[in-house]
Amino acid sequence: MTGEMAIAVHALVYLDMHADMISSEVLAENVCTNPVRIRKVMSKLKKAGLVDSREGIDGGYYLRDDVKKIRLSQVMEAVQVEAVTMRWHTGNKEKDCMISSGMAEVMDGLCGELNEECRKYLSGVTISDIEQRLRL
Amino acid sequence: MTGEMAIAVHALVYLDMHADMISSEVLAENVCTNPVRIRKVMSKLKKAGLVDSREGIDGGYYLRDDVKKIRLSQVMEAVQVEAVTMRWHTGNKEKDCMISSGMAEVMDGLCGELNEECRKYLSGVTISDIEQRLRL
DNA sequence: TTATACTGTAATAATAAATGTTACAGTTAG
DNA sequence: CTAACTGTAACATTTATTATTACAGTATAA
Repeated sequence: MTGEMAIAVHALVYLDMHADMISSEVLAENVCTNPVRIRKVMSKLKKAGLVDSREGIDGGYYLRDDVKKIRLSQVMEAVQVEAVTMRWHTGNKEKDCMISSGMAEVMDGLCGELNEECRKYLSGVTISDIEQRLRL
Repeated sequence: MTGEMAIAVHALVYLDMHADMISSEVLAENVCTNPVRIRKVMSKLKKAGLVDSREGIDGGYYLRDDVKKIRLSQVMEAVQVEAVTMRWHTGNKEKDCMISSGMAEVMDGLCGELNEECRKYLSGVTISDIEQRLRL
């Protein structure tokens, strides 16, 4: 799971707990990264309809939806991040060996199934659940 | 999920489908990587009791357990790989802000829960299930 | 109408993680 | 005692992720 997911969740919690318009610079300071990265993530959240933004002076980001309704599975989808990835594959499709030629696809399929399990689990966790966990 | 998991599964399937002693060089050729990496992974599988090895001439690796009994959750544990990882953290523990100081731990906790979901799922998949998938 | 403080995004640099290579000590069979 | 292995450490290379720089576009207010 890439850092963009963590940034998205962090930013959504921050926006909910502050209510006014928040700039990428303020978010970057709290998240501990640079404003450009924040803007890239927020841009995806905006495209997914979870937040809105205003350009220009006193601009920034603000929540669109009630945070209780935002599920982490939606956030994952918005930032286009997969929980389980396989960036390296074994074997070789061209080889005349059932194992070597087929293993990559089988492992990719398995990762897909794991991702679906994660998606299901994350659909049961909302941003306000995360806020609750922060308070404990 | 790192490539070591894929190598481990690939090698276990290969060993099961060949029955005799297999060298790291032969495995590396089929997996498409180098023998040293294979040996590192096999060494972990050996420590976990899933395979055994013989050094010296005509040495190599062979299965210890019936492949039908080997569950992918065991393989994961043997190679010490987690399905879901978070290598980058948002916020800063030292900050005087509940969100910034607590988010890293909350996200780590969430990853732990996702890993547990994956572990449960993988405990329902054996090496011989993977062989079955290869045949289709 | 112009200066200022933002977002949006592309291009590039730096860093971190994963994979590959080289080297060599230890083991076993013949 | 030689050949063909495993086991492991040290180091090099590659790839993925994160950070920086730069600048066009936009809203606000003086």
